[in-house]
Amino acid sequence: MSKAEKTKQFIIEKTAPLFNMKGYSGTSMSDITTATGLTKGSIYGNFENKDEVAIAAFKFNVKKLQDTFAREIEKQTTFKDKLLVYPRLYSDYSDLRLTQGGCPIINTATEADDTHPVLRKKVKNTILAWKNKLVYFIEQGIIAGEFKAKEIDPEKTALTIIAIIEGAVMISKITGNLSNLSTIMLSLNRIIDDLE
Amino acid sequence: MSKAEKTKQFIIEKTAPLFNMKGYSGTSMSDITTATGLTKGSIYGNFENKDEVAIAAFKFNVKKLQDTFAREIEKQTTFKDKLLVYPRLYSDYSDLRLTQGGCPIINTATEADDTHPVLRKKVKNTILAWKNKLVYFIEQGIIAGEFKAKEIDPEKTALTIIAIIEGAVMISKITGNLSNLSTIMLSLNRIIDDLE
DNA sequence: GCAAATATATACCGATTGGTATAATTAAAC
DNA sequence: GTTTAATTATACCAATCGGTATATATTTGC
Repeated sequence: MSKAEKTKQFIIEKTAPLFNMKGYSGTSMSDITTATGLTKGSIYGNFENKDEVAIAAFKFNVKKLQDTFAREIEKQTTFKDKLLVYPRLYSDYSDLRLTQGGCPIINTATEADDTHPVLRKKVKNTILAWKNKLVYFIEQGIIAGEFKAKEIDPEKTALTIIAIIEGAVMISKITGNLSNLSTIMLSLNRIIDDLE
Repeated sequence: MSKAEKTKQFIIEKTAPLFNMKGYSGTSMSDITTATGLTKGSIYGNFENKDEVAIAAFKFNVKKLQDTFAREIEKQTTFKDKLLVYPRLYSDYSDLRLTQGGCPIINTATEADDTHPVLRKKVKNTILAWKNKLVYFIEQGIIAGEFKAKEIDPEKTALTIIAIIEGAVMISKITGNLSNLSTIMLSLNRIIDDLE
Protein backbone atom coordinates (compact mmCIF):
# COMPACT_ATOMS: atom_id res chain seq x y z
CA MET A 1 0.00 0.00 0.00
CA SER A 2 1.53 3.31 -1.13
CA LYS A 3 1.65 6.36 1.07
CA ALA A 4 -1.28 7.90 -0.76
CA GLU A 5 -3.32 4.74 -0.34
CA LYS A 6 -2.62 4.73 3.37
CA THR A 7 -3.55 8.37 3.71
CA LYS A 8 -6.72 7.82 1.73
CA GLN A 9 -7.69 4.96 4.03
CA PHE A 10 -6.79 7.07 7.04
CA ILE A 11 -9.02 9.91 5.87
CA ILE A 12 -11.90 7.52 5.30
CA GLU A 13 -11.59 5.95 8.73
CA LYS A 14 -11.44 9.29 10.47
CA THR A 15 -14.31 10.89 8.57
CA ALA A 16 -16.67 7.89 8.44
CA PRO A 17 -18.07 8.50 11.93
CA LEU A 18 -18.22 12.21 11.17
CA PHE A 19 -20.42 11.83 8.10
CA ASN A 20 -22.55 9.29 9.91
CA MET A 21 -23.18 11.68 12.79
CA LYS A 22 -23.37 15.07 11.12
CA GLY A 23 -24.56 14.04 7.70
CA TYR A 24 -23.27 15.10 4.30
CA SER A 25 -24.27 18.75 4.34
CA GLY A 26 -23.54 18.99 8.05
CA THR A 27 -19.93 17.91 7.61
CA SER A 28 -17.61 20.62 6.32
CA MET A 29 -14.16 20.41 4.81
CA SER A 30 -12.79 22.01 7.95
CA ASP A 31 -14.47 19.25 9.97
CA ILE A 32 -12.55 16.81 7.82
CA THR A 33 -9.20 18.54 8.22
CA THR A 34 -9.71 18.83 11.97
CA ALA A 35 -10.68 15.17 12.35
CA THR A 36 -7.73 13.96 10.31
CA GLY A 37 -5.17 16.54 11.38
CA LEU A 38 -4.36 16.99 7.70
CA THR A 39 -4.68 20.04 5.48
CA LYS A 40 -6.92 20.72 2.53
CA GLY A 41 -4.03 20.07 0.17
CA SER A 42 -3.77 16.53 1.46
CA ILE A 43 -7.48 15.86 1.32
CA TYR A 44 -7.86 17.21 -2.20
CA GLY A 45 -4.70 15.38 -3.24
CA ASN A 46 -6.46 12.11 -2.42
CA PHE A 47 -10.07 12.90 -3.24
CA GLU A 48 -11.69 14.77 -6.07
CA ASN A 49 -14.05 16.67 -3.76
CA LYS A 50 -16.17 16.41 -0.62
CA ASP A 51 -18.62 14.17 -2.43
CA GLU A 52 -15.99 11.49 -2.96
CA VAL A 53 -15.00 11.53 0.68
CA ALA A 54 -18.65 11.20 1.70
CA ILE A 55 -19.24 8.30 -0.67
CA ALA A 56 -16.11 6.50 0.50
CA ALA A 57 -17.12 7.09 4.11
CA PHE A 58 -20.58 5.69 3.47
CA LYS A 59 -19.13 2.58 1.80
CA PHE A 60 -16.75 2.15 4.72
CA ASN A 61 -19.52 2.34 7.29
CA VAL A 62 -21.74 -0.08 5.41
CA LYS A 63 -18.93 -2.57 4.85
CA LYS A 64 -18.03 -2.51 8.53
CA LEU A 65 -21.61 -3.36 9.40
CA GLN A 66 -22.01 -5.99 6.68
CA ASP A 67 -18.76 -7.74 7.56
CA THR A 68 -19.82 -8.08 11.18
CA PHE A 69 -23.10 -9.68 10.21
CA ALA A 70 -21.64 -11.79 7.40
CA ARG A 71 -19.07 -13.28 9.76
CA GLU A 72 -21.77 -14.28 12.23
CA ILE A 73 -24.14 -15.55 9.53
CA GLU A 74 -21.41 -17.78 8.10
CA LYS A 75 -21.18 -19.63 11.39
CA GLN A 76 -24.82 -20.68 11.27
CA THR A 77 -25.82 -23.90 9.60
CA THR A 78 -29.58 -23.45 9.24
CA PHE A 79 -31.23 -20.64 7.33
CA LYS A 80 -33.40 -19.85 10.29
CA ASP A 81 -30.33 -19.35 12.43
CA LYS A 82 -28.86 -17.15 9.73
CA LEU A 83 -31.92 -14.92 9.88
CA LEU A 84 -31.88 -14.92 13.65
CA VAL A 85 -28.41 -13.40 13.62
CA TYR A 86 -30.01 -10.01 12.94
CA PRO A 87 -32.23 -9.72 16.00
CA ARG A 88 -29.53 -11.28 18.13
CA LEU A 89 -26.76 -8.89 17.15
CA TYR A 90 -29.03 -5.87 17.19
CA SER A 91 -30.24 -6.79 20.66
CA ASP A 92 -26.70 -6.21 21.81
CA TYR A 93 -26.77 -2.76 20.20
CA SER A 94 -23.77 -3.82 18.14
CA ASP A 95 -24.94 -1.63 15.32
CA LEU A 96 -24.94 1.48 17.43
CA ARG A 97 -21.54 0.72 18.85
CA LEU A 98 -20.02 -0.33 15.56
CA THR A 99 -20.63 2.78 13.53
CA GLN A 100 -20.70 5.96 15.54
CA GLY A 101 -23.88 7.89 14.82
CA GLY A 102 -26.22 4.96 14.25
CA CYS A 103 -27.07 3.03 11.12
CA PRO A 104 -25.44 4.54 8.01
CA ILE A 105 -28.23 3.20 5.83
CA ILE A 106 -31.04 5.05 7.52
CA ASN A 107 -28.92 8.14 8.13
CA THR A 108 -27.83 8.46 4.53
CA ALA A 109 -31.21 7.41 3.14
CA THR A 110 -33.16 10.13 4.91
CA GLU A 111 -30.67 12.84 4.03
CA ALA A 112 -29.89 11.86 0.47
CA ASP A 113 -33.29 10.87 -0.89
CA ASP A 114 -34.25 14.37 -1.95
CA THR A 115 -30.85 15.99 -2.20
CA HIS A 116 -27.99 13.75 -3.30
CA PRO A 117 -28.66 11.46 -6.29
CA VAL A 118 -25.32 9.66 -6.13
CA LEU A 119 -25.53 8.78 -2.44
CA ARG A 120 -29.19 8.02 -2.92
CA LYS A 121 -28.40 5.36 -5.49
CA LYS A 122 -25.70 3.86 -3.25
CA VAL A 123 -28.13 3.52 -0.36
CA LYS A 124 -30.83 2.14 -2.59
CA ASN A 125 -28.50 -0.54 -3.94
CA THR A 126 -27.32 -1.38 -0.45
CA ILE A 127 -30.88 -1.94 0.72
CA LEU A 128 -31.85 -3.94 -2.35
CA ALA A 129 -28.77 -6.16 -1.97
CA TRP A 130 -29.65 -6.71 1.68
CA LYS A 131 -33.22 -7.56 0.72
CA ASN A 132 -32.05 -10.04 -1.92
CA LYS A 133 -29.83 -11.74 0.62
CA LEU A 134 -32.75 -12.14 3.01
CA VAL A 135 -35.02 -13.36 0.22
CA TYR A 136 -32.40 -15.97 -0.62
CA PHE A 137 -32.21 -17.18 2.99
CA ILE A 138 -35.98 -17.46 3.19
CA GLU A 139 -36.32 -19.25 -0.14
CA GLN A 140 -33.53 -21.66 0.73
CA GLY A 141 -35.12 -22.18 4.12
CA ILE A 142 -38.35 -23.17 2.43
CA ILE A 143 -36.52 -25.55 0.08
CA ALA A 144 -34.64 -27.06 3.03
CA GLY A 145 -37.94 -27.62 4.78
CA GLU A 146 -37.11 -25.30 7.66
CA PHE A 147 -39.93 -22.91 6.88
CA LYS A 148 -43.28 -24.60 6.46
CA ALA A 149 -45.79 -21.86 7.20
CA LYS A 150 -48.26 -21.47 4.38
CA GLU A 151 -48.26 -18.45 2.16
CA ILE A 152 -44.80 -17.25 2.98
CA ASP A 153 -43.92 -14.27 0.81
CA PRO A 154 -40.10 -14.02 0.85
CA GLU A 155 -40.07 -10.53 -0.63
CA LYS A 156 -42.60 -9.24 1.88
CA THR A 157 -40.85 -10.91 4.80
CA ALA A 158 -37.45 -9.59 3.76
CA LEU A 159 -38.73 -6.03 3.41
CA THR A 160 -40.47 -6.29 6.77
CA ILE A 161 -37.31 -7.49 8.51
CA ILE A 162 -35.36 -4.55 7.15
CA ALA A 163 -38.11 -2.09 8.04
CA ILE A 164 -38.31 -3.31 11.63
CA ILE A 165 -34.55 -3.18 12.09
CA GLU A 166 -34.14 0.28 10.63
CA GLY A 167 -37.15 1.64 12.47
CA ALA A 168 -35.93 0.11 15.72
CA VAL A 169 -32.47 1.60 15.35
CA MET A 170 -33.98 5.02 14.73
CA ILE A 171 -36.31 4.81 17.73
CA SER A 172 -33.66 3.65 20.18
CA LYS A 173 -31.22 6.26 18.89
CA ILE A 174 -33.58 9.20 19.21
CA THR A 175 -35.09 8.14 22.53
CA GLY A 176 -31.65 7.36 23.90
CA ASN A 177 -33.13 4.14 25.21
CA LEU A 178 -31.20 1.13 24.00
CA SER A 179 -33.66 -1.27 25.59
CA ASN A 180 -36.19 -0.18 22.98
CA LEU A 181 -33.99 -1.84 20.40
CA SER A 182 -33.94 -5.16 22.25
CA THR A 183 -37.67 -4.96 22.83
CA ILE A 184 -38.46 -4.50 19.16
CA MET A 185 -36.00 -7.25 18.26
CA LEU A 186 -38.22 -9.63 20.24
CA SER A 187 -40.93 -8.93 17.69
CA LEU A 188 -38.51 -9.61 14.86
CA ASN A 189 -37.63 -12.90 16.52
CA ARG A 190 -41.28 -13.77 16.57
CA ILE A 191 -41.69 -12.99 12.88
CA ILE A 192 -38.83 -15.32 12.01
CA ASP A 193 -40.16 -17.99 14.37
CA ASP A 194 -43.54 -17.78 12.68
CA LEU A 195 -42.00 -18.90 9.39
CA GLU A 196 -41.68 -22.42 10.79
CA MET B 1 -54.93 37.12 13.22
CA SER B 2 -52.58 40.07 12.88
CA LYS B 3 -50.47 40.69 9.81
CA ALA B 4 -47.41 39.34 11.59
CA GLU B 5 -49.26 36.20 12.61
CA LYS B 6 -50.35 35.63 9.05
CA THR B 7 -46.84 36.13 7.73
CA LYS B 8 -45.46 33.81 10.37
CA GLN B 9 -47.91 31.11 9.35
CA PHE B 10 -47.12 31.75 5.69
CA ILE B 11 -43.40 31.31 6.31
CA ILE B 12 -44.00 28.06 8.18
CA GLU B 13 -46.20 26.64 5.44
CA LYS B 14 -43.72 27.53 2.73
CA THR B 15 -40.63 26.27 4.53
CA ALA B 16 -42.09 23.11 6.08
CA PRO B 17 -41.61 21.02 2.92
CA LEU B 18 -38.18 22.58 2.47
CA PHE B 19 -36.88 21.52 5.87
CA ASN B 20 -38.43 18.09 5.42
CA MET B 21 -36.65 17.57 2.12
CA LYS B 22 -33.31 19.28 2.61
CA GLY B 23 -32.96 18.95 6.35
CA TYR B 24 -31.98 21.55 8.91
CA SER B 25 -28.37 22.10 7.90
CA GLY B 26 -29.24 21.65 4.25
CA THR B 27 -31.77 24.48 4.28
CA SER B 28 -30.27 27.96 4.15
CA MET B 29 -31.74 31.34 4.94
CA SER B 30 -31.63 32.16 1.24
CA ASP B 31 -33.62 28.95 0.58
CA ILE B 32 -36.18 30.34 2.97
CA THR B 33 -36.34 33.79 1.40
CA THR B 34 -36.60 32.26 -2.07
CA ALA B 35 -39.37 29.87 -1.06
CA THR B 36 -41.38 32.59 0.65
CA GLY B 37 -40.57 35.45 -1.68
CA LEU B 38 -39.84 37.51 1.42
CA THR B 39 -36.63 39.14 2.55
CA LYS B 40 -34.41 38.44 5.52
CA GLY B 41 -35.84 41.40 7.36
CA SER B 42 -39.27 39.84 7.22
CA ILE B 43 -38.08 36.41 8.31
CA TYR B 44 -36.04 37.74 11.22
CA GLY B 45 -38.87 40.07 12.15
CA ASN B 46 -41.04 37.04 12.78
CA PHE B 47 -38.52 34.48 14.00
CA GLU B 48 -35.57 34.73 16.34
CA ASN B 49 -33.31 32.69 14.06
CA LYS B 50 -33.17 29.75 11.65
CA ASP B 51 -33.61 27.35 14.54
CA GLU B 52 -37.03 28.73 15.36
CA VAL B 53 -38.19 28.43 11.78
CA ALA B 54 -36.98 24.83 11.66
CA ILE B 55 -38.72 23.94 14.90
CA ALA B 56 -41.96 25.56 13.77
CA ALA B 57 -41.71 23.77 10.43
CA PHE B 58 -41.19 20.44 12.15
CA LYS B 59 -44.20 21.00 14.39
CA PHE B 60 -46.27 21.96 11.37
CA ASN B 61 -45.33 18.82 9.46
CA VAL B 62 -46.02 16.56 12.42
CA LYS B 63 -49.35 18.18 13.16
CA LYS B 64 -50.45 17.80 9.57
CA LEU B 65 -49.69 14.11 9.73
CA GLN B 66 -51.24 13.60 13.17
CA ASP B 67 -54.42 15.43 12.27
CA THR B 68 -54.94 13.24 9.23
CA PHE B 69 -54.61 10.08 11.29
CA ALA B 70 -56.56 11.40 14.28
CA ARG B 71 -59.50 12.27 12.04
CA GLU B 72 -59.59 8.77 10.61
CA ILE B 73 -59.05 7.07 13.97
CA GLU B 74 -61.96 9.01 15.48
CA LYS B 75 -64.32 7.45 12.97
CA GLN B 76 -63.49 3.92 14.12
CA THR B 77 -65.49 2.33 16.89
CA THR B 78 -63.28 -0.63 17.81
CA PHE B 79 -59.70 -0.35 19.02
CA LYS B 80 -58.59 -2.86 16.45
CA ASP B 81 -60.01 -0.69 13.70
CA LYS B 82 -58.26 2.32 15.22
CA LEU B 83 -54.95 0.50 14.99
CA LEU B 84 -55.70 -0.66 11.46
CA VAL B 85 -56.00 2.95 10.33
CA TYR B 86 -52.20 3.12 10.21
CA PRO B 87 -51.52 0.33 7.70
CA ARG B 88 -54.56 1.38 5.69
CA LEU B 89 -53.58 5.03 5.29
CA TYR B 90 -49.92 4.25 4.75
CA SER B 91 -50.85 1.73 2.07
CA ASP B 92 -52.21 4.65 0.12
CA TYR B 93 -48.91 6.45 0.55
CA SER B 94 -50.82 9.27 2.19
CA ASP B 95 -47.81 10.04 4.34
CA LEU B 96 -45.54 10.58 1.39
CA ARG B 97 -48.08 12.76 -0.36
CA LEU B 98 -49.04 14.72 2.74
CA THR B 99 -45.67 16.06 3.75
CA GLN B 100 -43.30 16.59 0.89
CA GLY B 101 -40.01 14.84 1.56
CA GLY B 102 -41.33 11.87 3.50
CA CYS B 103 -41.97 11.36 7.18
CA PRO B 104 -40.82 14.34 9.26
CA ILE B 105 -40.25 12.10 12.25
CA ILE B 106 -37.67 9.86 10.66
CA ASN B 107 -36.11 12.72 8.70
CA THR B 108 -35.64 14.92 11.71
CA ALA B 109 -34.69 12.04 13.99
CA THR B 110 -31.79 10.88 11.87
CA GLU B 111 -30.43 14.35 11.34
CA ALA B 112 -30.94 15.79 14.81
CA ASP B 113 -29.95 12.88 17.05
CA ASP B 114 -26.27 13.77 17.09
CA THR B 115 -26.41 17.42 16.15
CA HIS B 116 -29.44 19.36 17.32
CA PRO B 117 -30.52 18.84 20.97
CA VAL B 118 -33.66 20.96 20.71
CA LEU B 119 -35.05 19.25 17.62
CA ARG B 120 -33.90 15.94 19.04
CA LYS B 121 -36.07 16.41 22.09
CA LYS B 122 -39.05 17.44 19.98
CA VAL B 123 -38.79 14.29 17.87
CA LYS B 124 -38.27 12.14 20.93
CA ASN B 125 -41.41 13.51 22.56
CA THR B 126 -43.38 13.09 19.34
CA ILE B 127 -42.43 9.42 19.15
CA LEU B 128 -43.11 8.77 22.82
CA ALA B 129 -46.53 10.43 22.57
CA TRP B 130 -47.31 8.30 19.54
CA LYS B 131 -46.19 5.19 21.39
CA ASN B 132 -48.35 6.07 24.40
CA LYS B 133 -51.35 6.51 22.15
CA LEU B 134 -50.81 3.07 20.62
CA VAL B 135 -50.25 1.51 24.06
CA TYR B 136 -53.56 3.02 25.14
CA PHE B 137 -55.40 1.56 22.13
CA ILE B 138 -53.93 -1.87 22.79
CA GLU B 139 -54.66 -1.82 26.50
CA GLN B 140 -58.20 -0.64 25.92
CA GLY B 141 -58.60 -3.28 23.25
CA ILE B 142 -57.61 -5.93 25.77
CA ILE B 143 -60.05 -4.54 28.34
CA ALA B 144 -62.81 -4.44 25.72
CA GLY B 145 -62.11 -8.07 24.91
CA GLU B 146 -61.05 -7.36 21.35
CA PHE B 147 -57.51 -8.59 21.86
CA LYS B 148 -57.33 -12.02 23.46
CA ALA B 149 -53.93 -13.32 22.39
CA LYS B 150 -51.89 -14.42 25.38
CA GLU B 151 -48.85 -12.53 26.48
CA ILE B 152 -49.61 -9.32 24.65
CA ASP B 153 -47.01 -6.71 25.55
CA PRO B 154 -48.60 -3.34 24.68
CA GLU B 155 -45.30 -1.47 24.94
CA LYS B 156 -43.50 -3.94 22.69
CA THR B 157 -46.34 -4.01 20.18
CA ALA B 158 -46.58 -0.23 20.06
CA LEU B 159 -42.84 0.18 19.49
CA THR B 160 -42.92 -2.49 16.80
CA ILE B 161 -45.76 -0.79 14.96
CA ILE B 162 -43.86 2.48 14.89
CA ALA B 163 -40.63 0.80 13.84
CA ILE B 164 -42.30 -0.99 10.93
CA ILE B 165 -44.03 2.16 9.71
CA GLU B 166 -40.94 4.34 9.88
CA GLY B 167 -38.75 1.68 8.34
CA ALA B 168 -41.27 1.10 5.58
CA VAL B 169 -41.51 4.80 4.75
CA MET B 170 -37.74 5.03 4.56
CA ILE B 171 -37.43 1.99 2.29
CA SER B 172 -40.14 3.04 -0.13
CA LYS B 173 -38.77 6.58 -0.24
CA ILE B 174 -35.20 5.59 -1.01
CA THR B 175 -36.08 2.82 -3.46
CA GLY B 176 -38.61 5.05 -5.15
CA ASN B 177 -40.96 2.09 -5.06
CA LEU B 178 -44.22 2.95 -3.35
CA SER B 179 -45.46 -0.63 -3.58
CA ASN B 180 -42.81 -1.55 -1.01
CA LEU B 181 -44.78 0.52 1.47
CA SER B 182 -48.03 -1.32 0.80
CA THR B 183 -46.23 -4.65 0.93
CA ILE B 184 -44.74 -3.98 4.35
CA MET B 185 -48.09 -2.65 5.57
CA LEU B 186 -49.49 -6.14 4.92
CA SER B 187 -47.12 -7.39 7.61
CA LEU B 188 -48.29 -4.68 9.96
CA ASN B 189 -51.87 -5.72 9.29
CA ARG B 190 -50.92 -9.25 10.23
CA ILE B 191 -49.33 -8.13 13.50
CA ILE B 192 -52.50 -6.29 14.48
CA ASP B 193 -54.65 -9.23 13.40
CA ASP B 194 -52.57 -11.53 15.56
CA LEU B 195 -53.60 -9.60 18.67
CA GLU B 196 -57.05 -11.15 18.42
C1' DG C 1 21.91 8.84 -2.73
C1' DC C 2 20.12 11.37 -6.22
C1' DA C 3 16.30 12.74 -9.35
C1' DA C 4 11.82 12.48 -10.64
C1' DA C 5 7.43 11.84 -9.07
C1' DT C 6 4.24 12.14 -5.65
C1' DA C 7 2.08 13.89 -1.63
C1' DT C 8 1.22 17.55 1.73
C1' DA C 9 1.06 22.45 3.36
C1' DT C 10 0.20 27.30 2.63
C1' DA C 11 -2.19 31.02 1.03
C1' DC C 12 -5.61 32.45 -1.37
C1' DC C 13 -10.22 32.64 -4.34
C1' DG C 14 -15.20 34.10 -4.97
C1' DA C 15 -19.51 32.68 -3.15
C1' DT C 16 -22.45 31.83 0.50
C1' DT C 17 -23.37 31.25 5.35
C1' DG C 18 -26.39 33.11 9.47
C1' DG C 19 -27.28 37.37 11.35
C1' DT C 20 -27.93 42.67 12.20
C1' DA C 21 -28.58 47.83 11.93
C1' DT C 22 -31.21 50.87 9.81
C1' DA C 23 -34.20 52.78 6.48
C1' DA C 24 -38.59 52.49 4.11
C1' DT C 25 -43.09 50.96 4.23
C1' DT C 26 -47.43 49.42 5.84
C1' DA C 27 -50.89 48.30 9.27
C1' DA C 28 -53.35 49.52 13.55
C1' DA C 29 -55.22 52.70 17.00
C1' DC C 30 -57.61 56.71 17.76
C1' DG D 1 -57.07 60.83 8.35
C1' DT D 2 -53.29 61.34 11.14
C1' DT D 3 -50.02 59.50 14.23
C1' DT D 4 -47.81 55.86 16.20
C1' DA D 5 -46.41 51.33 16.24
C1' DA D 6 -45.33 47.26 13.91
C1' DT D 7 -43.65 45.10 9.84
C1' DT D 8 -40.77 44.45 5.74
C1' DA D 9 -36.80 45.75 2.62
C1' DT D 10 -32.07 47.15 1.91
C1' DA D 11 -27.43 47.07 2.68
C1' DC D 12 -24.07 45.38 5.08
C1' DC D 13 -21.17 42.39 8.59
C1' DA D 14 -17.56 38.87 9.78
C1' DA D 15 -17.11 34.04 9.31
C1' DT D 16 -17.22 30.06 6.83
C1' DC D 17 -18.20 27.47 2.75
C1' DG D 18 -15.98 24.25 -1.02
C1' DG D 19 -12.28 24.50 -3.95
C1' DT D 20 -7.58 25.73 -6.30
C1' DA D 21 -2.81 27.32 -7.55
C1' DT D 22 1.45 26.97 -6.04
C1' DA D 23 5.20 26.16 -3.06
C1' DT D 24 7.36 22.88 0.01
C1' DA D 25 8.19 18.31 1.75
C1' DT D 26 8.43 13.63 1.31
C1' DT D 27 8.44 9.13 -1.11
C1' DT D 28 9.76 6.17 -4.54
C1' DG D 29 12.35 4.09 -8.44
C1' DC D 30 16.74 3.65 -10.13
